[in-house]
This record gives sequence, C-alpha cells and structure tokens, in this order.
Amino acid sequence: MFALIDCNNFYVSCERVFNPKLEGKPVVVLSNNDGCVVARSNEAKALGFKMGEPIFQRRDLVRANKVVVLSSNFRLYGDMSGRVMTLLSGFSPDYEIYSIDEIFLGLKGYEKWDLTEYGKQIREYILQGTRLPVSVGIAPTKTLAKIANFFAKRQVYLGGVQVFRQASDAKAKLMHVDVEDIWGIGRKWSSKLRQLGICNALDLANASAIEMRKKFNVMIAKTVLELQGTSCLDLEEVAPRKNILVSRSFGYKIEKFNDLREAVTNFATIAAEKLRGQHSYACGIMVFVRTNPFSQMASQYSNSICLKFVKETNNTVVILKSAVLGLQAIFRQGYQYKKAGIMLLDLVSNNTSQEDFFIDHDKLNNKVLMDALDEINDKYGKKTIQFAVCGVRKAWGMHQENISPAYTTNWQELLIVRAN
DNA sequence: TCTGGGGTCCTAGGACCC
DNA sequence: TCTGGGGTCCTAGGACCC
Repeated sequence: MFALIDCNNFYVSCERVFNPKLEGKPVVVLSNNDGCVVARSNEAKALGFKMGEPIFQRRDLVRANKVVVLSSNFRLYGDMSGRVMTLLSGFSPDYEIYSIDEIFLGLKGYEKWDLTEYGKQIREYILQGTRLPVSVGIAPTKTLAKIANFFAKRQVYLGGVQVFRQASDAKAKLMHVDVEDIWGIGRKWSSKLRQLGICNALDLANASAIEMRKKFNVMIAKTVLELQGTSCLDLEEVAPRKNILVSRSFGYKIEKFNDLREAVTNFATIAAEKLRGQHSYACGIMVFVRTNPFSQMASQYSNSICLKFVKETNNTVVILKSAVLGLQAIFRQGYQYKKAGIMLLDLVSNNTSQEDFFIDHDKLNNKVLMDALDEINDKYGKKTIQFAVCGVRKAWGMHQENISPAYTTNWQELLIVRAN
C-alpha cells in the first residue's frame, strides 16, 4: 500500500497561515516576474482562474472579484515544505518526497490498520503542526494513490481521506477521472488516447498493457498495470541532482552585452553556491539566451552553447569565466533579450571524482576561498561579498509587486502579533 | 505593457566498434 | 552482377511531472 499526501493549494495555504485575513477570499499566487498563475485558492478556482494562465489576461476578473494577487515567496514555501515533510516522514519509515508539496509513504505492514482513520490522524497532525490543510489518498499502487488523492481533495464528504484497499474498490470511481488527469498522462498522449476511444481512467484500466506498450511506450504500459492494481512504480531513493539550472525571465528587455553578462554571472554564482551546497562538482556548463517569443513585432533570436571544464569543478571563478565565454559566443547585437540562464552539467559527487596526478584539486577549486565566501554570505546574508563581474546595475530585475515577508527565514521579518 | 522555473525519463538515430 | 551481422555509446528531442 502507498499513501500520497498532498498539501491543498500549497502556496496559497502557506500565505494564509501567516495572513488569516486571506481565509475565504479568492487568492492567486503568481510565478516569478509576476507572470502566470501558479496557485489558486478554491474561491479563485471557482471564479475560473486556470493553472499557468498569464495574469494580465485576467485583470478584469481580478478587479471585479477583488481577487488577492500575490507574488511568489519561494523562501517561505520551501521552508514550510521542509516542516511538513519532517512531520509527515514520521508516519512511515519508507517515504519519498515527490515534490515541494507531496510525499509518498510506503505502508507495507499497515494493511490490517484502519487506514481511513490513519489518514485522518495524518491530516489533523499536519494541521495542528503547521496550519496547512492536506489531502490523503491510499491505494495498492502509486498511480491509484494519486487517484485516491484526487477524490480526497474534491469530494467534501470524504473529509480529505480516500482509501482504496484493492484496485477493485477504485473501479466505480475510475470513469470519473478524465484520461488527462491520470498521473503520467499529459496533453499529447491524452489526445492520442482519446482518438483510440480511451477517455477516462476506467477505459485505460481496461486496455491491454502489451497493446499500449506497442502503440505508445513502456511508461503508459506501466500506468495501465498500475491502474489494474499491479504495482510497477516503487518508492524512489532521493537521487542527487544531475544538473543544476538557474534561469530567469527579465522584468525589462535587455539589449546590452554588459547587462546580459551581469544577469548570466549572477545566475552562475547562484548555481555554483547550490553546487557546493550539495557537495558536487560539475563537468560543464550550458549558457542560453532568448528574446521574447510572445512578442509578435520584435525579431527573434535564441541560442545556447555547452562548454566543458578542463576538470570537474565547483569553483565560482572557473564557472564564471566559462559562463562569460559562452555568452560571448552566442550574444548577437540588436535583439531585445527577455530570458537567460545557465545549467551546470553532469554533476559528480565528491568521493567519486577521479584525482589527476598533475592537478592539485583543492587549489584548482580555490577551496579555501570558496569556503570563506560561502561562510561569509551564509552568516551575513546573500551577496555580502560577490565577484565584481556580477555588477550592481540589475537592469534585468524581476517584477515582484506584492510579495509577503520571509516570516520563517529572516529575523527582521518575523510575524508581529499585537494585542489590542 | 504584460506569458515561470526546475527537473526527470525514454526513444530513435547516428557514429562507431569488430 | 554481387557488399553482413551484431553490438555499444552518445545525443537531441520529445514527453512528462510539480
């Protein structure tokens, strides 16, 4: 048995914990740069706000319904996520943190328990510990647990917990799950499946895994088996990251090389800090830039380049040099750039790295300098010291009009409670 | 005016080997 | 006249997830 526990409207719920006035109101949280809707309260969903929708297209709806529109506060959500996961991981020795707001628990050996009751205990515990509402789905396979969670969230009478003890318990409900709402079935495949007359989860459960393997691929075949009750997807170990990507859309259009260089070197610095944070080394770097693909009038350009380091490294100096070199190679004068980013490639961990007889590893990586850098910035705040190439102009700055305080991660921004 | 960011996995095809 | 069989590795692109 697997349980999938998922925080309801996670980003909105995090905001409501510290700002209870938002309770009962339509609230949306936007992506970086205040671009798209990435989280909606139930009230906002009812008004018709869609996931991923650009907010500027819905200004009328916002005004007419006094919708609260918030910029995203990822430091807050990340910290709250950590708290939720710490509490949830206490409910089973086997678990897999699947995303910022979801966790799978392995419930092997819990079969005889009253699992509905267990689910309710989980909900109450998390609510008490964090004030965040969660939904619980329990079933014999991960895919069915996802579907159980789907109903736990939507059908109020369930009280936030749905258990399918066996695949057959789910059968009556599967026809109410559209094929595109099944875990692992996205837009492209669902339209192909619909052409074959497979429109909901029951249709797919009744399909033949072997046929689906032939017509599609092994992943859809596994989904079919999972819907039928044969578990194909196990809990996964937390694997170390294979790449680190840092990219941003700009709040303003950028044309000058120096401004773009400032942005790219800032991203590279952040990525290098993350890299050292997870005790890894990168073998190379990819740099990319692009103009605004939505702009009809402006001429378009997008390009990327990969560079290999002489030896794997986590040295900001080396990474910055390569980032600038890459940017020089792909930069073209005369375009309005809207987005850029860098990716550190093929990460390897400390202890698997092959030593080179002729290279002093610590020296190559400027270990003493990097340690000092990280320690200072850790203690006194981000960018207390930085490389000059990263600049101070910030011509590319993000739009963030309505961001909440870092309630849980900054002493200066703690919630203040006043007694009247 | 205005459209996110960060990931993973699978597959087909090409290059190469003997 | 006529040109095999069996394999690996790498990469780009496409799909998916939240």
